[in-house]
Amino acid sequence: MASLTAGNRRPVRLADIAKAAGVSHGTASNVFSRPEIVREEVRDRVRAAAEAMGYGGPDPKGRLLRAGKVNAIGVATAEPLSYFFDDPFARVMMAGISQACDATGAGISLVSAANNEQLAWNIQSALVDGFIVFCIEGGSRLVELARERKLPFVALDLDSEDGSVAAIGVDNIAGAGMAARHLTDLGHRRFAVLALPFADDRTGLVSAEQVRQATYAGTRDRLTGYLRELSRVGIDTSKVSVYETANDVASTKAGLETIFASDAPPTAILAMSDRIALVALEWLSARGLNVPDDVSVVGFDGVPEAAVSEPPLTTIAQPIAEMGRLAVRAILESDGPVSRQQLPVELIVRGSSGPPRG
Amino acid sequence: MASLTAGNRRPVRLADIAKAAGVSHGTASNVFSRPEIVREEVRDRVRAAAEAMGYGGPDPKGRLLRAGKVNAIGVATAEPLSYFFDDPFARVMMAGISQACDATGAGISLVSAANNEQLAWNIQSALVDGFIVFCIEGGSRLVELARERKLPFVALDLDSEDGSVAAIGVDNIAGAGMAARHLTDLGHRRFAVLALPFADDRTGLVSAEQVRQATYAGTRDRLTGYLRELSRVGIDTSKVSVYETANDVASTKAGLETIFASDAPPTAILAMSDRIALVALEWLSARGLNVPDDVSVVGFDGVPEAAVSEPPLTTIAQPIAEMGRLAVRAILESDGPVSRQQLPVELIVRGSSGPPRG
DNA sequence: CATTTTCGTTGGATCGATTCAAATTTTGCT
DNA sequence: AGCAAAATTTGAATCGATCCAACGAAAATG
Repeated sequence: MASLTAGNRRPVRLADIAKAAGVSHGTASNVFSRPEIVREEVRDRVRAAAEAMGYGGPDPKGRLLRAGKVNAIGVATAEPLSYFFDDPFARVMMAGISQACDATGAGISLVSAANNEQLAWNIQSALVDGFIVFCIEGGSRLVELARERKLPFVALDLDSEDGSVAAIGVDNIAGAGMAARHLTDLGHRRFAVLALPFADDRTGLVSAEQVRQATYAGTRDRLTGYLRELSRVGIDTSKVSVYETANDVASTKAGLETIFASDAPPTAILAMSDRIALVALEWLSARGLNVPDDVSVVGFDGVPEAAVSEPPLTTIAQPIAEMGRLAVRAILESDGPVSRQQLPVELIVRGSSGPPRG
Repeated sequence: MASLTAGNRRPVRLADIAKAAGVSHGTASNVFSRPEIVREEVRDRVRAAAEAMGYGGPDPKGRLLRAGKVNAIGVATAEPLSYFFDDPFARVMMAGISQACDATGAGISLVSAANNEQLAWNIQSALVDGFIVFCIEGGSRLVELARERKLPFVALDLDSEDGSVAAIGVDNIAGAGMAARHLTDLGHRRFAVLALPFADDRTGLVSAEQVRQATYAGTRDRLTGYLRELSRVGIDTSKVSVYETANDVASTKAGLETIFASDAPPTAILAMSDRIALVALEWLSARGLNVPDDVSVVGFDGVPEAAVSEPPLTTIAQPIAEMGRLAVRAILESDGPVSRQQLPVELIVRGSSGPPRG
């Protein structure tokens, strides 16, 4: 049978049933939005007319224009839509966002697009009261687009130096420092870093110059945190390999190959995301290296998967869900000054880190 | 700093900048929607005015009303919003939906609500071109609400006998039959069933009478499929315990306790969802029972987690993502007859099933 | 019975854009 | 210059509701 929603077309508006019921459109509107102020007899007549004509209730499109508020927040990313359901970090974040939205009755609109033009259009035409912007790759462009909409928006996990952007994030330098400190305390002296992207579309060992020109301040800050802590115990940080990955399996494995091709391989790996760290765990195990006896690994993020890996991953946990909740609140109550917030991170020690051999 | 989106208020409309630039609103509109038909000089003038007045581009609220199409589909469920990001089945489904939406540039609006009133309102006021309804608990109410909107909608995983509802699902009877058949072929003769809900807010062993009065036809069909196949090999199905769970950890464990309290415990468990099956695996292992030597377990759904459990789970895989994709297409091309579709299921044999001991 | 109140209803204004036929200006050609 | 064709611009109509001041009728009050 056909989609059964369509008699033919549906040009049946509130005005139509008002006419059919012999009342003004004002009254007809009241029947639906404030039935208590309409006389019962009239109310029933209008409802009967609506029923008879197959009226589906006041069209939100019309209401919206008058009301002004959509009661939904947009969550935007430059990744494909499925990112929200696949990526562990995104999922925890979305859970936090969901919770805050549920509490206030707001809806969630997922906004994304593969190509840039589509993305621009989608952001420009999203029916939302504000945006939460997921800043992964292409973050700055997203922020730019969101800002153009002149709607409240909050950037998540972005450490742009642009102070005019409201952002919720963590202290990457301090967090990375905690990770490095944990490993130096255990006695490690030979390190390698598996980094998130410093710039778009590039992977491989990075030079100091490339770090200086990083597009992604968050990545740079984490590296700063690592290296600062390492130099405190006298390690020559110029000898620490920093391999830039795309936060995916392939580039991470390539990085590990590179790093372990050295004749003085590291005893400890600092991974800038749990995702990278988990790939490393797998790669090391396949390679026959024991974690943590041969190599220690410390991640960053604190996604749930990190707790159940083999071995469980030591990591710097961000309050991911809380960040999501805060972002929603910042948008819905976007009257007061929201500005940038930094939430605390926490070192969670699990099985993937231990003293170096010997 | 303040939310920086608000100079004060934003009463700056297209008409305002039209006036400022000294053109009609028709022309001003064209500058944004079809810039190529406006003379360059005028175009620049209007754009300059927009820039100067802090105009954020044509408000989609206004455009929407005129255009009629929202270009977004709503995904509705009676669970809290976080369900979409937590539940493995939902996540795979959403991945399929995402993919189809990405391909067509449509957005996704998540619609849900804890309490029923809020849910009704949210559905009535959702700005979408159609609904995909996740029919878990409270499915019939959801379908009812969606239907009242008179928008195209598709029910997922619903086996209501109501033929007037467009639905996409699988042949539950046949699928369950395959699961049972697999186990009887292996030689099993003592079974227990861990069922999904037959009705709301109830768990425990179910009677034939309760099955007959089931609210959820899908659950009933799966049970029918199981039992029919079992009786084919001469098993007295009246002796098979059927424990109704809430598809969560607590009720599943309670069911297992009950089932294994018997003096003739089953050698095989038919679980109506992978989620239930995975809990069973864990419980059995904690109880010191070996899977599959002591007890075989077969799930239903084919979620990714089932492939990596210990042991990997034998299950009846539904084409979950494909169902999501089809649902989106059914809504976006809701001209032709969509009606109900049944997709094939597949038995995937993994480590959780084997011949009974002895 | 005259006068307030109260209750329900009406219809115009408004939300912010897009569309399109008609009016106007430019351009192209002879 | 004169005129047709092409390119731009205009302004009214429309999308589908909600809001609200004003109004008429019924009920309460003096």
